[in-house]
Amino acid sequence: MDKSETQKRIIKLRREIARLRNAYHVENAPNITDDVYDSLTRELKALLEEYPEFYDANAREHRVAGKPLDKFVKVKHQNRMLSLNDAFSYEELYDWEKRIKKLLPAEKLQGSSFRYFCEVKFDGLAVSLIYKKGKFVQGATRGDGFIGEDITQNLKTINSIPLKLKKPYPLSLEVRGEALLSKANLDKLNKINIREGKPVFANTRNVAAGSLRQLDPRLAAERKLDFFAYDIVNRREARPNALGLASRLETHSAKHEILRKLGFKVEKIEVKAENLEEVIAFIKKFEKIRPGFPYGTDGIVVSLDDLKMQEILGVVGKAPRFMVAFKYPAERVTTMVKNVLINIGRTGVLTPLAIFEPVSVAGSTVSKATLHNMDQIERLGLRIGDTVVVEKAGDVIPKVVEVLTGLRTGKEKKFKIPALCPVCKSKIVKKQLINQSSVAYFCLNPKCSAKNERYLEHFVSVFEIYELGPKILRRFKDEGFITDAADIFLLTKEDIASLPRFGEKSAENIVQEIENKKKIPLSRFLWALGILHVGEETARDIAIHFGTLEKIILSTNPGKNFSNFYLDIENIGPAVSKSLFDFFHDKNNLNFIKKLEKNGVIIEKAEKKKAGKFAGFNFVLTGTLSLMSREVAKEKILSLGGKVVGSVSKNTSYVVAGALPGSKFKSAQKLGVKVIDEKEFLNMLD
DNA sequence: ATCCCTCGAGTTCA
DNA sequence: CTCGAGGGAT
Repeated sequence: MDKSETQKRIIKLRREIARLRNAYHVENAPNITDDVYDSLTRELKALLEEYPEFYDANAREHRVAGKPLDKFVKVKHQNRMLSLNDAFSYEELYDWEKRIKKLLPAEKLQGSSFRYFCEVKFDGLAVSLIYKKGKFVQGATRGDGFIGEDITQNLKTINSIPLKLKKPYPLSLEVRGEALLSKANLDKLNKINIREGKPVFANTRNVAAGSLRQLDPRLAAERKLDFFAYDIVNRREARPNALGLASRLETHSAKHEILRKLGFKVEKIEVKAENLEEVIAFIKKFEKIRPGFPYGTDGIVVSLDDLKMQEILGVVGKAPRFMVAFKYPAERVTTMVKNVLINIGRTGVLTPLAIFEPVSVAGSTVSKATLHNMDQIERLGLRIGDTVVVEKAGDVIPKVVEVLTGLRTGKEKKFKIPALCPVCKSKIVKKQLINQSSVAYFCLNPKCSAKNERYLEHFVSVFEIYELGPKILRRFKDEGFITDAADIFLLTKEDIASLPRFGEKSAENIVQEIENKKKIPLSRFLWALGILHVGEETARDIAIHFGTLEKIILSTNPGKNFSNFYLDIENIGPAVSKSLFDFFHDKNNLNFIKKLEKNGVIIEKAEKKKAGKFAGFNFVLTGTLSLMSREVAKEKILSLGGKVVGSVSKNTSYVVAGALPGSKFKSAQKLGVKVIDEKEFLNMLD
């Protein structure tokens, strides 16, 4: 970007940020915009650092969000409520350390008093509580840091806020902490909302903020908020003798101890750290706990424990120098789409793939995401060059959620499906398979090398020949060792070992692995054939119906040309039936099957499913199973006559939840499906 | 014709 | 995990 483009980008960023802020604060839109807002603000900050001449003191990004509402009484804070600077990586923590060490006198860095303190950063609403003579007299929101709203009545409904302090207490005290809702209470609340047809809350913070802004404290009371204290502000008034201490407070960690003694709830997960390595260890430790932590959190607050050092470092702008918030990676970020590429699948389907500037999201760096098909691109309105919002579905798969059209420059390009296959140059058609309305585009060339490669990969994966990955397959193909999947079974140790970068041992392993996997049940064999619409389940249905491959082939009378041949099989309708009929009528396919058998593939007969004790039961597996692998669990269920399905519905009998279950766990709760853990599952097996 | 549920197929990163 | 599409119930 040149300078004038940067300036335009800055202006647009400001506008977009303002729009999101408005959506959040005024229209009460769900705060899915939150991370996006942060992401854009960061970009703006970075650009302004590079080009300080575009800095605009009046621009909105320099003001603290959240003006006091008119409905509530405004309160001037006795001590300004600060916000924290963020660190988004360990590197930024080290930068911070470098900065503060420069500012501290050398003698302070010696000895044992230089130490950090780490605590959980709750994702709630920061509030300030004033106590006089041990009694809670006033509570306020942060507001703009100087002036907040008096929400005393609402705060009094929170059980974990003591109305009276435990002795000994000082004459006057200001406590800072976070008002928030537990995840469990959010779920309960949302359950009720669903039942009553009301919209669900996106997160605990929205509820906390919304509840405390209710004018009627009874509404706030219903929400069952919680409060965690984390700071004592006016420690000059909190004199040692008033607190029953021998000497004055010297560290931040000591404040936590005092808060506990005064009767506040203070989070137990916290640590004193001698150096940043220990800080990072704590950050990593909590990252694992975080998903199961009962409250929403967005990071770890790291502070210099020694209060004198805090004083030396002081405050710059609206944030203290002695404290920093380490933020865990956001779940939604923004990035720029550099290009859209095309992938060709086993069926010849063309799948567009968005390539974007690598960004860190939910713990990993992503650089591409599938766009599924043309319809999806049109729905999103995506063009090459656009700034997009990216998230990770189920914390794993990157997904383009939204296009920020407000940031367009006019240079964005629309993406078109190519007329010719990018690999084999044959014509691309929007093929209607059986149904009239297919959205996908296809390369129909049966010899398309991309298609064939995908097929080989599918074949070895169904045969579970793990030693042969995509790269190796490709190499064997390029070397001329294999022309089709059947050739795999003729590979020799000598062939493989003759290639550079393959040793005797790995060649041996590959050949042995192939030998071991030659025997295959009929159902898997059918699946491996890659018949359109015939996957794992359908293949099983067919295998059980016929029993042997001969019967399947014989059943297809080559003389007749109708395709309702398989309709009497359970779960097979016109589309699959036609696909099967077409497949077994193709001479090439029949020859391929013969070749496989000639090359040593042994097809085991399918047996009728025994009616086990799981007959008629559908299982869904979620989370990480620790007592057995997913594969094993699946096999056990199948062998007892049950079924394993991929998604939860009201037909699901049991959801087996391991550690850190995903969205399936939630939908099970929503649908009232029985959730069991691994132990209960094992008990059922006996 | 229209629902809901499953299945198939393609997908990402560590 | 997502989206499209097939199968079956209504």
